Amino acid sequence: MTEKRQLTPRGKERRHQLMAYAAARFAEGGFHPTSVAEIVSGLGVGKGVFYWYFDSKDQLFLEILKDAQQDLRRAQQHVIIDEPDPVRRIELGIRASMTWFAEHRDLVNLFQFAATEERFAPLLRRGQEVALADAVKHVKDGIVAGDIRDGEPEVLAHAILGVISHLVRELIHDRGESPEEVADAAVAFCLGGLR
Amino acid sequence: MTEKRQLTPRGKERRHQLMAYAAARFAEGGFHPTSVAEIVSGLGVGKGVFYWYFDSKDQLFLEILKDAQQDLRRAQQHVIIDEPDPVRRIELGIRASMTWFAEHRDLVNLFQFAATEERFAPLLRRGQEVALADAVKHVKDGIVAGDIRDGEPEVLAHAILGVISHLVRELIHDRGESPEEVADAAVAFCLGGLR
DNA sequence: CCGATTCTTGACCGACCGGTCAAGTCATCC
DNA sequence: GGATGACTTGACCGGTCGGTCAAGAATCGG
Repeated sequence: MTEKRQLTPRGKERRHQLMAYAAARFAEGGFHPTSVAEIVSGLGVGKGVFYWYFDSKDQLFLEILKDAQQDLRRAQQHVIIDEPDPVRRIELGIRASMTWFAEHRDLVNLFQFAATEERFAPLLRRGQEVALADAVKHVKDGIVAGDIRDGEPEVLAHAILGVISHLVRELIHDRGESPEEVADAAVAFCLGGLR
Repeated sequence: MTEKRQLTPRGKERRHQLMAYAAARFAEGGFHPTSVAEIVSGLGVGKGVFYWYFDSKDQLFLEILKDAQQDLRRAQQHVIIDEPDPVRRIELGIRASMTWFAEHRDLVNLFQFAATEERFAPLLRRGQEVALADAVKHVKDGIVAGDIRDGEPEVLAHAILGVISHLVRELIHDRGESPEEVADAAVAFCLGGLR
C-alpha cells in the first residue's frame, strides 16, 4: 500500500470492513493491546490483507480518525447551514454532535486515546481547532447581536465543547442515555452560561 | 513486591521517585510506548529496582492514578470545608481543581489515557463518581436554596465537570494559561448555566 | 565483626508484536 | 485460454517487551 493504489469496488469494501472492525476493536480493547494479528484473524483473513490496504497500524488509526472527524463536521455543518441566528446555530450544533456520537460510540474512546499519544494528537488537534473556530464564530456573532454576554469567545467556545464531550462520554457513551434528552440539558446549560 | 513489604524511609523515597518519574514519562510518551527499561535507565538504576517496589507496570500505573485522585479530592475538600453556601462551594471546587491540575499537568494525560483501557477505567470511574457525588450534593443544596434552577442535578454536575476537565486540558495543560483566569471564566460560565 | 534484612544489579527468558514476502488464487478483458 | 493485475495467504523475521532471578552491595541492630 505504498503510495495510492488502484482499488476495485471489492477492494474498497474490504478497506471499509477493516477500518470498521479495527475501530471497534481499538475502542473495546485499546489501540496498543489490539494486535494486527487479532484484527485479521477476527475477520478471518490473512495478515497480508491488512498490509495490502494500509502501510502500518498507525496509518490505519490515523485514517479512522480523519474519516471520523470529517464525518462529524459534515453532520454539524449540514444542520446549521440554513440557520441565521447564532445562538440557534450553537444549539443545533450541540444537538447534531450528540446524535452523531450516539451513532458512533466507538469513536468516543478513539478520540480520547488519540489525545494521549504525540503521533496522533496533532491530527486530533487540527480537527478540534476547526470545531473551535466554528463555535468561536457563532459566539462572536452572538455577542455582536447582544444575545451573549461579553467575554472571551475562545474560552466560552471551549466551555461548550467541554460540556458536549463530557456529557457524550459519561451519559451517552457509558450510560447509553438518549441523545435528545442529554442535548436538551446541554443546551440549557450552555445557553445559560453564555447569557 | 508480592504482598505488602516493609519499606525503610530510603525505600519509600525510591518508590516516590519511581512513581513521579514514571508518571512524567507516561504523560510525555504514553503508557504503552514507555517501557520499564526506559524508566529505570532514565533513573540510572537496574530493572530489578522497579520490580522490587512494584508487582508490574500495570500496578504502578494504578497506584499513580489512585494517589492522584486522592490528592485532588483532598485539595477540593480542604478548600470548601468551611463554606456553607452551596453555590460558593461549587465555585471554590472549580478553582481548587484548576490550580491543582495546573500544578500536576502530567496527570491530565494519565487520566485521559486511563479512561481508554478497560483495566484502568474502573479505578478512574470510581474516583469520578466520588467527584460527581460531591458536585451533585452541592447542586441539590443550591436548588433547595433557590439559587439554582430546577433540573436534573446529575446532568448539571456532569456539565460542570465537563467544563473543568476540558478547560484544564485545552487552556491550562496545552496552552499554559493561568489557572486563576481560566477559573474565572469557568465559574462565570457554570454559574450562568446553573441559574 | 556478624548475621539478617533491605535493596540493587543486569544478563537472561519466553512471548508476542509489527511488518515482509514468495507464492498462489481470482476476476477480468482481449 | 492466456495474460494481466488485483487480491490473499501464512510462515517467517528481527526486535522489543514485561518480567525473573542468582548473585552481590549496603545498612543496621546486637
